[in-house]
Amino acid sequence: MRYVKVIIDHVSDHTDMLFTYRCPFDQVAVGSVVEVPFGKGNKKKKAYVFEVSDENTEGLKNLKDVSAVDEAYVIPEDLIDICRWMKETYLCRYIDAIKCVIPVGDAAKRGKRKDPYADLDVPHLPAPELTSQQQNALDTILPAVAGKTAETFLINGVTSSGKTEIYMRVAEQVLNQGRDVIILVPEISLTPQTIHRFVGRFGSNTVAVLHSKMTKGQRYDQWIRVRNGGARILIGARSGIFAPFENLGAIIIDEEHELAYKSDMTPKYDAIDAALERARLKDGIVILGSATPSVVSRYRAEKGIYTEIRLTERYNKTPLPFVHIADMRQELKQGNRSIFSVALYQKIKESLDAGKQAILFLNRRGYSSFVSCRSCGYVMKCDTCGVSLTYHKASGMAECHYCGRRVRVPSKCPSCTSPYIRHFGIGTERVEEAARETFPEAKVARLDLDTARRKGETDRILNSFRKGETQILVGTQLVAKGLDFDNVGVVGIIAADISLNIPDYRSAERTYQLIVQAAGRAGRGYEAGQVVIQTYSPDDRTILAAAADDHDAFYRNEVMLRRVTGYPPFTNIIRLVFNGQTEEDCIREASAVYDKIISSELAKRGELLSPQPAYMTKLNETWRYHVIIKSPVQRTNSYLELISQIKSERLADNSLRTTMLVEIDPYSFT
DNA sequence: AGCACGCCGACT
DNA sequence: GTCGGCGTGCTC
Repeated sequence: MRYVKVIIDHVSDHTDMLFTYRCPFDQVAVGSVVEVPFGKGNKKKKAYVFEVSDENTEGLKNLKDVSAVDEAYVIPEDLIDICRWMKETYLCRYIDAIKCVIPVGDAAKRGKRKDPYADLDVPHLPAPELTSQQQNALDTILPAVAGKTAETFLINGVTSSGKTEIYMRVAEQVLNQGRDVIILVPEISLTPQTIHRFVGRFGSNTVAVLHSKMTKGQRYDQWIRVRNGGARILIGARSGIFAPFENLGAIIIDEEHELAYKSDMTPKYDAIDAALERARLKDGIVILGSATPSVVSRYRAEKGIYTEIRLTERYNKTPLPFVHIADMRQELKQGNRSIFSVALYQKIKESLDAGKQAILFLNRRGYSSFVSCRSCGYVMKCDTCGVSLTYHKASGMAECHYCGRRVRVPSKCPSCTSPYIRHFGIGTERVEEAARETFPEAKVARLDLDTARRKGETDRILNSFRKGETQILVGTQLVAKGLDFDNVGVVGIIAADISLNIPDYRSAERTYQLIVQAAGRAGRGYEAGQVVIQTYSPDDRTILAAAADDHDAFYRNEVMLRRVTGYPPFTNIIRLVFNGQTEEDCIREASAVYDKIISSELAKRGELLSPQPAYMTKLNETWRYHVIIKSPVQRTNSYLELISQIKSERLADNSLRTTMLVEIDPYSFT
């Protein structure tokens, strides 16, 4: 008789363990999906096989029998290993990890569906000649492919230095070896152009695509297609890292600095870390590519964990833009109270006069940032989320950007009854209005989450700008990323300080990337464009480095600050979030856990931050407190073990009134 | 989490 | 007597 250890398809901490069953079915292997009787009523439950053995090694009594085998698919064994790794790394449940590696949707609902890319008619595109830098890059990477060594490469390459061609040449070699390739791109880059490039080289039979706009049925089909060897290359967003290839040989992650690679749902995995682990299991290579690599990746390259490859030559040699920093404090002193600095006003005017276009970038939507009383300082906040409300002129309402609640702006301050309650700060709507007033001859369009909500609206706005029907495009980071326009004379970064001042240790890194990306939209034709960065901190090192497009300078300064302040790459941030009905419950139980950790020998001075109200308190009528640990990377596993132990102690204690959530390197503290 | 067992109160 | 309240404890 065979014995299997399975994870029951049931979301609960109390059943988050391996259960042993006798298995009368020969074909069952690690990764098989089975049906088992479970619990007192022997209710039939789906279960996933993690271990198979010919004997009952623990001598367990009264084992039940596996009742059926699901023949639809078997999960590849390395993905079962990835589930174990996710549980250890993110302290999630097995079942949460399993949900990541199985296809979405239900096989039973399989009807007639069209593969959206099956008859994509793209002519075969021949491979172009390589530049010497590209050739050097391949000479560095291909030996690792041939030798099947799990090596990670960081391609630090300026925009249009030909990274994609390198990806394709590597993919070709890996396919020739009989192994498969995963290519991850940020969701926003999953445009038809990207897909066409790969389909044009490898053919639609070889390439599978996964992205969030596909239906569950289409995604299920693609999953099965990959699983059955019907595709050899998968291009996908974050979750594509779990594509069920049997013989994975390479994982390529483009724009590796993007936040999109970090999951925002449980388990909050990082696709880059998952890629490194998966490649390690399969002796495959990982390629991370970016023009502005993350601080963590550059540090790892510096330490020799990654092999760094630099590409400095641009394919189409468009000159870099002229960058001007506008000191908004000076502007105010000189009586300019408008949104546009003199410099930006002039550059826009010059551009429009020369028949060129302008992009105005602002990382905040809405009309203004917050509504506040000038007499007493009262600020309108969301009752349930606790964050400042944003005034939207179109609706005339103050809106919560977390929960969407809308509130009418009162005519008198609810706190001191003064009539001087106004909105302050600026948002994209305000910039749009100012652009219309200041440049009445120009057509102005706005692209942000509000205008992009309607289906097809984003494409319509971008196309009319591309065709020159609109002259000024105002937008949030939606316009900053990867969009190519030919006729942009000037890019204005309206308020570089906004992202610089958000309370997050990565704010400088994000600001650098946003500015460089936004600036990259300028001067795409034959001549250099103009960039104006408006800021109240013109001497800030991040702003200066971004203006000079000097990633080395930015990195050196930032990595030094991270070392001093104890943030990644030197530490992992472990965040314990306590959710409860009352503030007292949160404080009491967060403090209990805090005390347990601090008295554990493990915690050194300064690594543990005492319980604090989470940035967004009272979300949905619950209170949130967090304890943050800055864990030096070499001790993260010890911390995780301790927290895992605390978790099981809490599980056994039913007097507890809060839930404790663990987040590793969270991407936000809200 | 769910589900069953269990030991008390108000109904035919 | 017995129907059902939800406290407690286990799930291979």
